[in-house]
Amino acid sequence: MTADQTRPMRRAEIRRENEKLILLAAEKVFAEAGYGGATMQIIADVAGLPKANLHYYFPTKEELYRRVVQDIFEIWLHAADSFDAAPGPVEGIGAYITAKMEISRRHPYGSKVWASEVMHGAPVIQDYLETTLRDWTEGRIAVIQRWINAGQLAPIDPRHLLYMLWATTQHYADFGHQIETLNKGKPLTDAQWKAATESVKTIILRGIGAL
Amino acid sequence: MTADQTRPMRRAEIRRENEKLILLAAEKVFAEAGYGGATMQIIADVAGLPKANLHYYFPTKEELYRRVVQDIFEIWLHAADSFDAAPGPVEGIGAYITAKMEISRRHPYGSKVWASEVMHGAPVIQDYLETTLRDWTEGRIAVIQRWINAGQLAPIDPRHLLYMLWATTQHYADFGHQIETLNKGKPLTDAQWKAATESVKTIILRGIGAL
DNA sequence: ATTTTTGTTGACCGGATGGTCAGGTTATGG
DNA sequence: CCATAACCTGACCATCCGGTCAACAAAAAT
Repeated sequence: MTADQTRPMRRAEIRRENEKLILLAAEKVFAEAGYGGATMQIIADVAGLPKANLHYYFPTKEELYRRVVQDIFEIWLHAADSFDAAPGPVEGIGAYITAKMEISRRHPYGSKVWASEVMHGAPVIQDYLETTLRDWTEGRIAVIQRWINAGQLAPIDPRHLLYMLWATTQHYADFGHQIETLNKGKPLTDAQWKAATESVKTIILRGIGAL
Repeated sequence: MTADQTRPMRRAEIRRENEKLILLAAEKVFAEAGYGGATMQIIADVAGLPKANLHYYFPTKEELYRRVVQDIFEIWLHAADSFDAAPGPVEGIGAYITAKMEISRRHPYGSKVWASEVMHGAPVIQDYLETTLRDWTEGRIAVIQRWINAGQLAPIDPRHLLYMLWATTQHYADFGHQIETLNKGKPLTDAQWKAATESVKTIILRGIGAL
């Protein structure tokens, strides 16, 4: 019976690992229970750590929540990379839909936390909405408007197109439970996710006269 | 100085009025704070009643919440009346979009409570999802499929069309705060709501080949 | 080897929250 | 007018939750 071979962890390593563990657990619990319904004790249990340890890394529940929301916002924004540097609307918007559907599938908890945050009046990321998101939105609107002016799109309102893109893609995460229930109680399969993405793409791209 | 002329209220009247008052306050508070974040005290304050009075009409917080969610579900379903008895997809789906956008505008709190309930796994209305909603959905899918077979619609997946209708319309309520922020911090005007409804209608109806 | 810094944790605390209850007031039926 | 039933509410209670802390363990620095 050999002794435990695990070498002592480095400090930085411990920090990184535990923070990751806590943030992952927090994302899940906040998504499933809401901010008010989530308790530090439950998050600690999910993370497999004593509650006091959570407060060592994140002083308060609010600060922990803030980190979770900020991390999600990053992912949210980075999905926009697909939008840029696209030759035309079919590629740009198509890629954006693909990226956002992928996020809905890979980060359903994050999407729900984000939705919850916004629904409750964005108490912690209001400033981001007014700065980063607003700038981002104006930028995309300009791109879409250029496509319209070039005759590549029907003369729709770019703003409402963006809302529709957000709504339809995030719906598959935020209302995933409802969709699963209507799918005989089973999660969507790979093929069904692909079909969903194609449906969204087809209807929207045709709807804006890009096809 | 004449005496107070208000005639004594009838019992039934009192009940109806107070329940309405409480349910309205509860809807608002649950929407803004979530189930866990809402407190009976705050709901009581908003309703303008002592907390103990709430417990007289609704024994527990959970039961009060249940009533709020059920009431919303009713409204949700009744919007479907627009769908039926329509000669074709343009009228049927068009009217449905109009009805749901109207609901998003008139009952933003209700929509948020509903979204929250589903996001948290539908703890109180799971049975409704599996029965009433499932039946309703199957019925509409059949109608849409008939339109497709008749060549009135492109061959899209009716299920994903429904999801898109729900997502896009409810987005204007659930993410109303975000939309308002992106609208220079001001609520949408009458004209903007009309434009939003038209945008959604145009893109979707063209997207499914109904125009 | 010793000290110092960083990480770990059970036990504890004050405040808030859902819910109760006893004693009141007001309508209604006889 | 009386009795009963429905309605109202301030005060109270048990529980739970976020957060603290003191004492300890492990790694790093000296």
